[in-house]
Amino acid sequence: MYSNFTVDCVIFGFHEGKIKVLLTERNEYPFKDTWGLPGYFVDNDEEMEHAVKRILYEHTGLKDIYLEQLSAFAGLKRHPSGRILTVAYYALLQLDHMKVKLKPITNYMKQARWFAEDEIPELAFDHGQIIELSLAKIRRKITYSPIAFELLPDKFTLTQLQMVYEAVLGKVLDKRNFRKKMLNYGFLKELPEVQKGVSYRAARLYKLDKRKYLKIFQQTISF
Amino acid sequence: MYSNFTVDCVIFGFHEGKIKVLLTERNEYPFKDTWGLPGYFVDNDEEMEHAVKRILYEHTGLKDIYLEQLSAFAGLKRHPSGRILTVAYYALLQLDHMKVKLKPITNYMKQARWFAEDEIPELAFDHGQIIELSLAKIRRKITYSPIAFELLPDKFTLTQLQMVYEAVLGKVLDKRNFRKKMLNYGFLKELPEVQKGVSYRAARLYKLDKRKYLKIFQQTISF
DNA sequence: ATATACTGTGTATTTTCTACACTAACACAT
DNA sequence: ATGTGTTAGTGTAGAAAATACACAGTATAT
Repeated sequence: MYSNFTVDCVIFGFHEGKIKVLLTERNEYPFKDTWGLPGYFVDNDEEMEHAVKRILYEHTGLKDIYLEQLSAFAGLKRHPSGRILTVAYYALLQLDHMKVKLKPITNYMKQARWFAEDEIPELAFDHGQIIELSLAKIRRKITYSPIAFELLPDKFTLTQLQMVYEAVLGKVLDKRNFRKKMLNYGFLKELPEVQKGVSYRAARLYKLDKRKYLKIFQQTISF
Repeated sequence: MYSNFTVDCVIFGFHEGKIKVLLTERNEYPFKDTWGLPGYFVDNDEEMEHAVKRILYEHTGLKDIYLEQLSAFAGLKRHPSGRILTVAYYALLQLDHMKVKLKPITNYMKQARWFAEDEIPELAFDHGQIIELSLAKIRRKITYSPIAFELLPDKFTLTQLQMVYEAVLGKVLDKRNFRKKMLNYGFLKELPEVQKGVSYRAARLYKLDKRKYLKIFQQTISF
């Protein structure tokens, strides 16, 4: 049995230098055939975060995705048939895995697709506003927390990392200063491997040293 | 008629060098006679934020209080009689006005009182956890947003301002560096007045120049 | 007049941030 | 083997911001 509130999820991925959002075409009223955020009613005996993970899995086939609650939305007019409270989450995932399968296995949606920020159509409910707020949130958050790594595969190049920052912040960064700063933090482990499949000089691969990163991150938090 | 969810409010004030939280002694089951956060069911035809403002007014007699949503809490076990979702807000108010009347005018609570961080008793529901999260939130927020002013009267001394920062951050700051930094921002207006009622040299009063502060604040946001 | 308690101020040092441009390496085509 | 295209990878100097640190001045109370 369903509870009386829903969860909605803003799923961010990073692809071809751009931040993308996963949207679904609804197959249920209201807003049937309109694009919107993946989301649904939470089961009555189900923890809210479990519901979000379930929806994420149904849409992407992925588990263990970075997840944060954004905010609750409960406007009287957000749902045509009376107020339905929704708790919005945002998720960051490593799209480059490309294990992400976009065949929806639920019957309340018709299809799912990735949209770049500037391609997003008119959305159902207040979902447009929710995405705006999520973007504002990660733009702020990336400046004090290393969420960029959640958007990249385990092994990445410094240029890829910089591209994530540039895509989220919406501005270009100085290459030398960026590398200097990132390497100075000391939480990047240089791997004995380089990029493959590029038709030019392959770049060094790095991975995140989670221990060191948590140490530094916690210091930053408590400043 | 009531909706099926509640709002709870962490009301922060600043008094005698400490951050205080306003708690109420419940007069309703569950957790009758236990201290908890001010909060109640949202009316069916009432906007959520309106309900928070109503509760704030009922408890403090104040309107136009700084208010932000913290998070929604919906744990299956947070309420003994089944899941009740609550949306938690935090509020910052200028306690030194001391117009704050603590006679509750509702019948679902017995009394209200200010508690310093280290005096907070065991609380009803998950309210202890909610306060923890609110504190973490304002500790972070004060580093990038001038919320300190919300806790002070319109006219304040630089020492008072510093004391707010020290109370929130939980560490002592260097007086000269603090003043230098604050005055450099340029959003403080020096008043032709000094403190009154002190038995030593009276300090200069300042007030916030909201226009300049918003300009600088927005720049900071978009960095 | 004297004690008390807080206000208000400057400088030198270290650290962090910013601006800026070229050579090296590799893949591929010829 | 050579050349072309494309990105990788690197250092330094100047500016700005953060930090550490101590004492004389002023209002009040007795």
